[in-house]
Amino acid sequence: MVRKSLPALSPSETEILRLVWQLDKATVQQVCDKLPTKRKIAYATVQTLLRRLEKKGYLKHHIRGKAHVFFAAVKSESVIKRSVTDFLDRLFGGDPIPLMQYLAEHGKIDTDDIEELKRLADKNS
Amino acid sequence: MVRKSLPALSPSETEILRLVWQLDKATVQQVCDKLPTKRKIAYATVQTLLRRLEKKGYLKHHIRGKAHVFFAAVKSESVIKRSVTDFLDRLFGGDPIPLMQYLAEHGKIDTDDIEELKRLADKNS
DNA sequence: TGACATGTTGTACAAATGTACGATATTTGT
DNA sequence: ACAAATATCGTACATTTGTACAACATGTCA
Repeated sequence: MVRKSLPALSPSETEILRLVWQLDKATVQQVCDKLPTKRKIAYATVQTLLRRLEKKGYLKHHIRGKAHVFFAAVKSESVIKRSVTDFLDRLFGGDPIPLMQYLAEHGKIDTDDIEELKRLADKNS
Repeated sequence: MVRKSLPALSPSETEILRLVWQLDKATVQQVCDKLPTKRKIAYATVQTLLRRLEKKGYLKHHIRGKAHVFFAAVKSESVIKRSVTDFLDRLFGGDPIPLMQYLAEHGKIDTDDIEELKRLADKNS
């Protein structure tokens, strides 16, 4: 089993890939519709990003009517793992604590969330 | 007060900027020495990255002997804020919970860490 | 069945990124 | 005061990234 690690994802590619996961399966149009309103980006651009994602091995597609329906070729977990690790390395030298602190301090998570996390962490030790 | 938002940081630039924060002040050489052993990258490359960071406004420098001593021109908090926000948006659509979960599930943080975070979050609500 | 709407394909292209060499300038140790 | 060591500066350059148009193909509905 050749575990070929796929080419790196660019930020925009990551953004699009996430939407495909979210939609499970999606045409170019559907991905476009799912874009945050703030994010103004042409259909053709989304298309290019999807094409690149497929070429890189993150997506596959089958045909429905005349349209391509894209779907993930890799588990989101693996991509998340790589992305988070890289991000953590770059910005915090690999130490997750400062990141957690940032999130906690900025009210992005609340006490209940943390309770839930505690349960997860406990189960994991 | 013109709040000029600085140009985006590339991944490599982020990596280098972090080292400068860590060192507080640093010459090219010192940054090189601080690089993880795994990260094989030429002195000249680090130099270019530092130059670009300065041009973008993230660093300044003064001279010591013949060497440039670089130091941060922006608070790490502000960069971290932007970086984390962008990262969260791209990979999780802005929702921090899945990220926390990932960290919790992968044993990157333990129960004690979480206790500490809980205290932070409480103070913040 | 033919025009229209909607897709895909090929291609483009400027800017950013990662990486680094060669030439030149400047300390410093002797 | 020189040479060796060490820096910077200017520059380069192949890729990747972000963004998108024009041309061509194909379902679809009246």
